[in-house]
Amino acid sequence: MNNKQELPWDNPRFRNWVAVARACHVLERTLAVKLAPLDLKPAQLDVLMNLYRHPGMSQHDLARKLLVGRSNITMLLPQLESRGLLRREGDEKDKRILRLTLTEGGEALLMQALKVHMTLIEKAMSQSTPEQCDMIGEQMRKIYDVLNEA
Amino acid sequence: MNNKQELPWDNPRFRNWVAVARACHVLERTLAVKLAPLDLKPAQLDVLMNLYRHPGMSQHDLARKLLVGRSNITMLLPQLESRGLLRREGDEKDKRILRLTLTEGGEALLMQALKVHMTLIEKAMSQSTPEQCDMIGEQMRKIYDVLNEA
DNA sequence: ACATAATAGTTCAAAGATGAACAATAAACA
DNA sequence: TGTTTATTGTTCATCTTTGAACTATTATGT
Repeated sequence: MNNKQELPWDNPRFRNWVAVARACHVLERTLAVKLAPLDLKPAQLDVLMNLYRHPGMSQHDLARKLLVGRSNITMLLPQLESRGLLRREGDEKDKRILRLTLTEGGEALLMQALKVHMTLIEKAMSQSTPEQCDMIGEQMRKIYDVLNEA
Repeated sequence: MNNKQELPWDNPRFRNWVAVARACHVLERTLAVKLAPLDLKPAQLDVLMNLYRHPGMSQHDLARKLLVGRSNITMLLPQLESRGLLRREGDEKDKRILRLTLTEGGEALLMQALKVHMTLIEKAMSQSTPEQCDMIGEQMRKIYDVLNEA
């Protein structure tokens, strides 16, 4: 009658992507629960992880890495800074920029949180062979690139 | 010195899952932009999609399907109902339950939105072969099951 | 040098999501 | 039947996230 268009549920790409989204959602949610004892939320863990790998990052770059607005970072950081997990220091050359680094306490908490995160991911992906796992990562990186250049 | 534990970034499962999460995040965000002309958000599209496939669903069941709290549904529905996209009707037998169905307008808008969603997903997954795509979906469904039973 | 653009970070109001407490209804069971 | 327990949906306070407007600083172009 009306739907000349193929219904998405008959399309493998659609169905499979829905599965991806659902898996993501439930893992994120589970992670939040498991991180609660550390008084840390997934978004905060993302911050710590990125600062560990890229010390001296600016807030702007951090926002880009996390796919989030700059104002979000502004609201997120004071909580972590007041807990002594990270430092914000003005750049010498460019006085607009604040450079971010983890403190020792921040690193220590990160290591605990990573253990939790890692355990969860291991459990989730334990069903896949290493080859399947790598293939998934590869395809997902392609998706990220395709969507970002357009 | 301190980190006896294997750093997650060296672990394939970890790195690959991060890629999944990032791909999900960016696709969700892109979808929000593409749906804006229809004055529809991803969460609202999820509602319409589920009601299309499961007419007469209760709010409780909808919340479970969407992996969100019941109160979230309560806040979400009035916007859609007042736009004439769906109906809420009390169940005859169980007076606690409100049964949800799409209106014709709701279905029409859904079809437009699905076209947008479908196009985006096609673009994202165009890099994968059908076999790869199916395998990804299969693994993701396993992940969903593993995380939900525990 | 000077005017204009762009950039980094902040503030603020509005929208979303969450969970606990609650009212109404139904189910279980004594 | 009558009492207790579960379930459905709502309300409300709280926390996040977002985007637009703003300030301060640097880059660009003439």
